Amino acid sequence: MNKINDKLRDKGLKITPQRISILEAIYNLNHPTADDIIKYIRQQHSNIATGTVYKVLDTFVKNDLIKKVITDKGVVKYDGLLTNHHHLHSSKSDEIKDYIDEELDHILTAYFKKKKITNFEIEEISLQIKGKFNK
Amino acid sequence: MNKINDKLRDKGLKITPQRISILEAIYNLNHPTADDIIKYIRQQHSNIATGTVYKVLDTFVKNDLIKKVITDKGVVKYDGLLTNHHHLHSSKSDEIKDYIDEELDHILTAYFKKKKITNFEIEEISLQIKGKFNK
DNA sequence: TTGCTAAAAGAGAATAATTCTCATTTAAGA
DNA sequence: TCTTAAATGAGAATTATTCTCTTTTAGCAA
Repeated sequence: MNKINDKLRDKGLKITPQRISILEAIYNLNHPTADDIIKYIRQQHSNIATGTVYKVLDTFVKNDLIKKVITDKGVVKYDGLLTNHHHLHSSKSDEIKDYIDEELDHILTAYFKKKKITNFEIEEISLQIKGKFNK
Repeated sequence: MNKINDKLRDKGLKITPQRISILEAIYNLNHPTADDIIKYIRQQHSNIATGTVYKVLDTFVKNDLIKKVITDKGVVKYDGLLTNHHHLHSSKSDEIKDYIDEELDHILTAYFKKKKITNFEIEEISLQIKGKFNK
């Protein structure tokens, strides 16, 4: 029933109000920064220490509950989408958008299955597509 | 004859000892950070203000003399290689390595020529290949 | 249900990277 | 050579993040 609690429990993490709030914030916000999360929680619920937020985010990333994304401009954001995907990066701002493309993933996987890179073992390939969003 | 001076002149930039030192540092070092550049210049030549280095790097990036690269870990580095290329990112450290692959570039260009992304205009595509370097 | 304990959270100081401010110096062209 | 806009220097300010150390609490065990 309670999905967030289950996710924490499944990873063997203690269920605390702070962890619940942070995970909720990530699901409710769109690619938030640590600061976005702090502001959101302080406004919605109660206070939370900045150190706690950073530490919890780190724990979540290590436990594969969320992904850390660095924008083209170097801003650190967090992403609750766990399935394999890429990102569209705005060349003007820090805005990013998820980009899911299975066909492309197949092409890339096939390509790198053939083409080995000497002295390098590939773990993950991600495309950074930089450009302009047309609103 | 004097290549560095010519590059600055070609871009309409004033030729200063600081700019020459910084461009030299980027060519001599391998994907240096701003701090690597500062240390290198202070040791090789004379003093330089940190603010100057950051400002000059910015000017160089804007004038397409160098590229700014952000590692998988979020560290900002500078790259003197201007031809189209990707980067191999170490999953353990901040190390990155240039990855040039024209065949791949053709595949990607062809793919995105067909496949348009709605409400987004692609300016640049770069692959971030994360993994382990085998020394 | 209560008590114990390791883990988590809080407050705020410390650090790292970068930017800003403003006074001084200098490159480049008239 | 002179002039002036642009560049540099020094260090303060800012931002994002980490660290330290004390207090609180989740979760388990009796």
